Parts: sequence; C-alpha cells; structure tokens
Amino acid sequence: MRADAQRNRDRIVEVARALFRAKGFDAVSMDEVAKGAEVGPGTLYRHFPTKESLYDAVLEAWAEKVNAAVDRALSLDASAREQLLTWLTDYAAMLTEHKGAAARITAALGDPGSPFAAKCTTYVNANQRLIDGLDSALRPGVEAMQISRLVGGMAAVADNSELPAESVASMLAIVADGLLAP
Amino acid sequence: MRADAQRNRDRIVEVARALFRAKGFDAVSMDEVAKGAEVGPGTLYRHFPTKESLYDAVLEAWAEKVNAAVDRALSLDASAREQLLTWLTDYAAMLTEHKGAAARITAALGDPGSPFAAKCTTYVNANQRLIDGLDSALRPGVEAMQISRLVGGMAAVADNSELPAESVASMLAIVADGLLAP
DNA sequence: TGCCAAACGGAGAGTGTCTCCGTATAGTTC
DNA sequence: GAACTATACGGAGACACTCTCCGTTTGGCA
Repeated sequence: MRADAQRNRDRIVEVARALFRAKGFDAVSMDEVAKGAEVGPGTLYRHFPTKESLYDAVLEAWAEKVNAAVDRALSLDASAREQLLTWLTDYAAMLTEHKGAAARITAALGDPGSPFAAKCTTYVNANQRLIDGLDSALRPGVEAMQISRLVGGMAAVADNSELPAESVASMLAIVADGLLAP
Repeated sequence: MRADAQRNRDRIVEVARALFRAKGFDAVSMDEVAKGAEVGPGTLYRHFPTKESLYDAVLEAWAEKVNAAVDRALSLDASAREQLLTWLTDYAAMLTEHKGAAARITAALGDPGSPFAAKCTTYVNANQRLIDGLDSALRPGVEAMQISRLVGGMAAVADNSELPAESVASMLAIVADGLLAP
C-alpha cells in the first residue's frame, strides 16, 4: 500500500473509532467520517466498501481483549459463581464499550456471511473455554452460543437504555444463577 | 374526522400492518405504505407524522393480548416454574410477532418520551402482576422492569437471528430458573 | 527527471424521510 | 341542489444518507 493510502486509512479508522464510540453506529454518517479524516467520500469507500466494514476495522484491536478476560475470570481463586459473574460482567462491559456494538455483534451470531463473523467466533470460543473451565458447575447441556446470546441480549438492552452498572449486574446475576447447575 | 380521512387512515394502518409484519420495521419505506394504501406521501404524513407513530398505531390492538396472556399463565393449575415458563414463552412469542418489534419496544422501556411508552407500560404492568401472582416462588427483590428487559432482550435476539422456538425455550428456561428463588 | 500505476475526491445517482402548498372534495347552509 | 368553506389530498421537491464513476493528482521507482 502506498504511504499516502496507509496514512489515510489510519486516519479514517482513528476518526471513525472516536465518532462511533461517542455517537453509536447509526448516528455516524460516512460523509462525517470522510470530512473528519479530511478525505473525499470516494477515498473512504475505496478503503472500506461498506459502513459495516469500517466498523469491523474499528473493532479489530478490541476483540483480543475478550480472550484475556476469560482467562482472568478462570484464574480467579473464587467460587464458580464468582468466576462466572466476573466473566459475564467483563463480557457485557466490553460489548457496550462501543454504543450499538452489542446489538450488532449479537445479531450477527450464527451468520457466517456477516462482516462481524470473525468477532462472533471470538466471543463464542471464549464462552466455550469458560464452559470447559467451569466444567460441572454449570447446568448440564448449556452451550457457548446460548451464553453468547443471553449476555449479548442483556448487553444490547443495557446499551440501548444506558442502564447503570448495578442494573446490569442484577440482571446478569439472574442469568448466572440460571446457568449454574440446579 | 371526515369520512374520506377515516377511510384513508384505516387503509394505511391495514397496509402498514401487513408490510411491517412481513418485512420488519426498517425494510418498509413510507412511500411503500403510501403507494400500497393508494394515497400520496403528504396524506400519509398528515395522519402519522413519523414512521414510529405509524408503527405505534399498528401495534395498538396487539398490546391488549399481553394482559390476557398473564392471566392465562397465572390461572394454570401447575407449578410456579411452569406458570412462569408459560408466561415467558407467550410473552416472547408476542414480542416477536412483528419483526423488529421486540428490540424497539425493549429499547423504549423506561423512556417516557418514546412513542411506544404506552406499550411499555402495558408490558411492565403485566410482569408486575405476574410477580404479585407468583409471590414467594420468585427470587426476592426481583422487579417487573428486570423481567421485562430480560425477556425483551431474549426476544430481540431470537427475532434478529430468527431462532427456532426450541432455542428460545432453552434460553428462557435458564432465565426462568434464575428468576425462581434459589 | 519522467513515467505510470495507484490513490484521490467531488459530482451525482439512487433511495429514504418528511414538507409545502396549490387543488379537490365532504359536509353544511340556504 | 347549488354555493360555500373548512378539511383533506397528493405530488414536487428539500434534505440527508449510502455508495459509484471517472477525470485528476501524486507517490515511488527507473
């Protein structure tokens, strides 16, 4: 890639990250990103053919934090319930870090054609590792995709309604108790 | 209201209901509704100043079914768990009856300025009646708004991903067990 | 320095929401 | 049943947004 192209690409992602985080996916227009990055719309679309692909690039670095969080929860010297709650809370917090991200990623779960498919796989795999780690403490038959959807749904609601952390925590506690073996 | 205006209004709502149900909120354009109802865009917007207000009118009749469903669940001669599951399943099914409705209504929970505020109140009240009816079988301190958000979130996920009923049921079972007293 | 593939950027096509305002008509009054 | 007026109609178009085409510019190499 030519140096000017690389510079422009970096600046676009940087501007887009700030805008998406502040205003949410829908409220940011591509023109706005182009103007902010001081490029023409044509240039923006050369780098990112769709708005989704731009969003995907913005979320790139961020997906790696998920695996770190599941490791952290599993390494805690605590009860299975506390480990589970720690993970769910971290997970929901990461999902709501960007406004609108939770709903978008959760909607893409199980859709291989989605531009966020890679991110979804990361999430589902993290939940699978959690299930393997917590082993028999969980309700028999619980699946990684179920946890992904349950927490993704909660995160989306929390994000949309801008719920305070304690409201999210109490809902996650309900989900966690439901996930633990009876 | 003049007779021709009433006729047009009725036809608009009827056409919009069919379109929204089939294609979901976002995929239906106002022009499409206007053409289907054989009126001009101006006429459509005279009756419904925003797309949301049209959606609200479409959902009008449908909100009444919620109270009937909670009565049905509470009158069942069954365990608290079965009553709860019956209600949650009905509730989620009603939310997903119109594509996109669950996410939209759940997002409006707790926002008095939303065009769907009246529908939200109906849902939260129904859950409150459930809590009162099930009494001590539920986890102490559980609130109607929490149940509304939990199930609304699940319904939104189910709706978005077009999940089969059994997938929804297994997630609702987890939520239900979390809601029941430990 | 000159070349040219790569990149740029703006005009504009296509689609959507919503408005303005001249025209048509329902319903009343004589 | 004719005239009148408040009410409603409907289409042209303003405005915003995503995305494309293509003439122009420029980075990097020989």
